[in-house]
Amino acid sequence: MQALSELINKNGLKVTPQRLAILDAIISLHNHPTAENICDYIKISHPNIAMGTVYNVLDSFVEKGIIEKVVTAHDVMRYDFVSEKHHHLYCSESNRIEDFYDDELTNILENYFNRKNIPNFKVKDIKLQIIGNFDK
Amino acid sequence: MQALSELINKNGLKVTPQRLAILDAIISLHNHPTAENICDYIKISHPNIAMGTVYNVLDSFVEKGIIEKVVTAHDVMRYDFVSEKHHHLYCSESNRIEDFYDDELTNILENYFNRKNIPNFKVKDIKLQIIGNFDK
DNA sequence: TATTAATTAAGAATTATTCTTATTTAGGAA
DNA sequence: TTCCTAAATAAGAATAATTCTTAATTAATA
Repeated sequence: MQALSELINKNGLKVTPQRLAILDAIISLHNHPTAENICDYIKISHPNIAMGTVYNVLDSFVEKGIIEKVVTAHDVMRYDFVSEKHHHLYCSESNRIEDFYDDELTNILENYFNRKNIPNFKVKDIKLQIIGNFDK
Repeated sequence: MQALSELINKNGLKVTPQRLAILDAIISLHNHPTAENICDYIKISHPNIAMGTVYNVLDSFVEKGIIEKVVTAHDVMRYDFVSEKHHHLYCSESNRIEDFYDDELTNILENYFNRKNIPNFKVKDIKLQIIGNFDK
């Protein structure tokens, strides 16, 4: 929690109980939660959190690069704590999204885009969506 | 248009003026349009097209693999005609999304995931989001 | 401790998408 | 060709995620 405070503070945001709880929720849930998942999770400790606050806080965290949006083919946004570089495994049969850490892959892509020059485009980030199925 | 009819028919869908117009719109616009972009575009020739129809038709095309959803960090879904394998350049400052065709990259990824075995996961498709800026 | 700008709660408003129902139509069968 | 039926569409109501508004609260600095 101390570390979370520092992270929030370091990014020029005031440390509030709501921000701490939301950041903690994203990390603890570690399943790329939706705003609603997060709200439900922290309602236990913060019974009168407002959805608007959750969205506000999420937006400010995204803007600071503390978390990032995980896009899906469904109509809900999901959120992920920004830690080591990784990609995502998307299950095509459920809403499950898992992290996929693979340094070799990250390096391959990094090298490729360092030497590749895309005309009229400056690359800032690469994200890989690996779509498939988890074994049952 | 003849080719579009065949494509629709080949996928077991009835050929209707709306379906033809929508498919033509996606191809002609070639900018990964939203349902609304498509609706606006075809309103000229089909003044009383319903948004519900656009969504229905898009869903059925996606299901048949004729088009695919292009996910974004915004809250609108965008659509893309399925042709050759390609990736997408996302502009972080605008809503522009461009196709990125690169056989070498496609091969690298294909090879990588053919030999890589991800525990408990069967890979079906790989999508790369290349985020950055277009030169001004 | 007082001040103030930033943050939050509450709930209304918006917007993309889905759903419902009645009407129309595509395409196969007679 | 005409008829028939399941499938497709139009219209608009309903839903759900997200944003906006406003007043009250609070974190952090002076």
